[in-house]
Amino acid sequence: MGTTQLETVPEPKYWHLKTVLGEALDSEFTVGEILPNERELAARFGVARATLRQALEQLELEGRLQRRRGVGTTVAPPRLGVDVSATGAGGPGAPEDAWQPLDCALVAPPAAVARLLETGPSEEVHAVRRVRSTHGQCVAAELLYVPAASVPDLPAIETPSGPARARSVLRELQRAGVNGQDRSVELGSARADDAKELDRLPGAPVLVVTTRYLVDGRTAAVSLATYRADTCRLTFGDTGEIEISDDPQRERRAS
Amino acid sequence: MGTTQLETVPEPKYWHLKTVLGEALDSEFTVGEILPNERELAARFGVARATLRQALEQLELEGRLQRRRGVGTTVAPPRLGVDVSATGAGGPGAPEDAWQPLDCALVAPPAAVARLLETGPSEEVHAVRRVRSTHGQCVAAELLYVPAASVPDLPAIETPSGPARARSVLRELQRAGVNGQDRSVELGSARADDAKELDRLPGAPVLVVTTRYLVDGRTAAVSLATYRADTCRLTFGDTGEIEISDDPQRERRAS
DNA sequence: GAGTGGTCTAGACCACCTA
DNA sequence: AGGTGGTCTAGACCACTCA
Repeated sequence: MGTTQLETVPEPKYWHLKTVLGEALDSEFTVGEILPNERELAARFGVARATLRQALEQLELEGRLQRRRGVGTTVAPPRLGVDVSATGAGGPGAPEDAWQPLDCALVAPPAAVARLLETGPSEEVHAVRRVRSTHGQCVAAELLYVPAASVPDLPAIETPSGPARARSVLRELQRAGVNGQDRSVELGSARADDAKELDRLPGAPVLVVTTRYLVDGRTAAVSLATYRADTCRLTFGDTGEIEISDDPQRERRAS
Repeated sequence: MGTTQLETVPEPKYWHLKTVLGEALDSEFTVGEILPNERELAARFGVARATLRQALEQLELEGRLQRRRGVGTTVAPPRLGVDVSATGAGGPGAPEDAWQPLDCALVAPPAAVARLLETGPSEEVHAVRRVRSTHGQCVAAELLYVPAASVPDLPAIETPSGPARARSVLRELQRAGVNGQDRSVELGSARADDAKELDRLPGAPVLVVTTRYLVDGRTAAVSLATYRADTCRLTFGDTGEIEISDDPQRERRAS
């Protein structure tokens, strides 16, 4: 036992920092409050800025902080519970929670999607772009891939693209009689276009929800929806909305 | 339009690197193959090691790489589809996919769990620790919180802890007649103890599945299961198992 | 002991936002 | 224009694995 440290593994600095900062957030800060800037925090804790940033990154990943370039770092509100259960392709959705179709195009789907659709390697399909908003905030961007065979009655060429076309495709898919679906969730990083919709930088962590829409057991469409991982909690149950009833009005630091 | 760069935003180096490396992985590497070490890769691309690491980090987050200290960086296999739908507290589970109880203790649950359980602030509950293995690999670590009130017939003090005690609690919970559940999924980072079970470093990205087990509409237990985000894809549908049928035996570099 | 990835430093410059 | 977070560098040392 001479040279070996006895059972005390030296914790990385950034990990310890994260713990300390996390506790400070609980006790000394309120939601929305602005933290001191990174250079000052680093100096205050006696570490390099890169180390401090590593701790902040983790806290942001856990949804406890929100950082915006040119603005600052703020304390994040608790994650939004977003229902991802049975709301279908054009699901009803509460007034404050809705999908908004943006566009439509004919594209060759990515390989992973083509495999699920069981279409040929370079067969073009309709790609409907939608975004989902909850409580006035954009939380998800989606690409819905619909093979032409799934919407046989779609008018040929009314308008080649745009929201109207997107709505047509959705309507026809609905009419086809979707009667089943299965989903999977995995971690990903936002592509440039998704990042833009979600108001994040490219590469931001996202939860990718892949949905197969079934018509009589056959895959009629596939959707790739990317949810902001920092601000969202995906709920699946029927009574999923477990909101923490905090007093809505909290002290905010006067500026 | 004099000083502004005309529509060409300079892509960050690490982002471009990630793209290049990603394409190389698709075309020039096979699953399990070892990449050159970080210092050499950085030199080869003419960037600092930190920048190269930023690209590798992203690829690891997306499940395309696997890095292990002291060993090296390897090409990761496609993510495992792990079913997270209706397998109950002591669910049946396929032979190759099972939960294994490890331990049991009486603890005061974290605040978030206490809120879901609707127990008092410092009321102690049973905490059962389990790990889940699929295809011989540990993919998840779970803490199941069971209030004493939910398992009234639990023998008082047979053994205070250990796997046997854990199994008793699970059996009694099952007997209580769980008839509902709801789940939520969010991004988190592995705590030290979870990281150990999952063979990852603390702070590794995980998908946290929170499950409420219901008995006649009342919350009887709450489970926090952390799945390795790098290697797992959580599936929810009924026919969720969409496996890419690769040849199971692949060439691995001889050492 | 040699080689790997993980942590950390002290700087620099850039892109973005607000005023 | 000044301040913020985001990117990048060139080094150093540490913890771990394996032969």
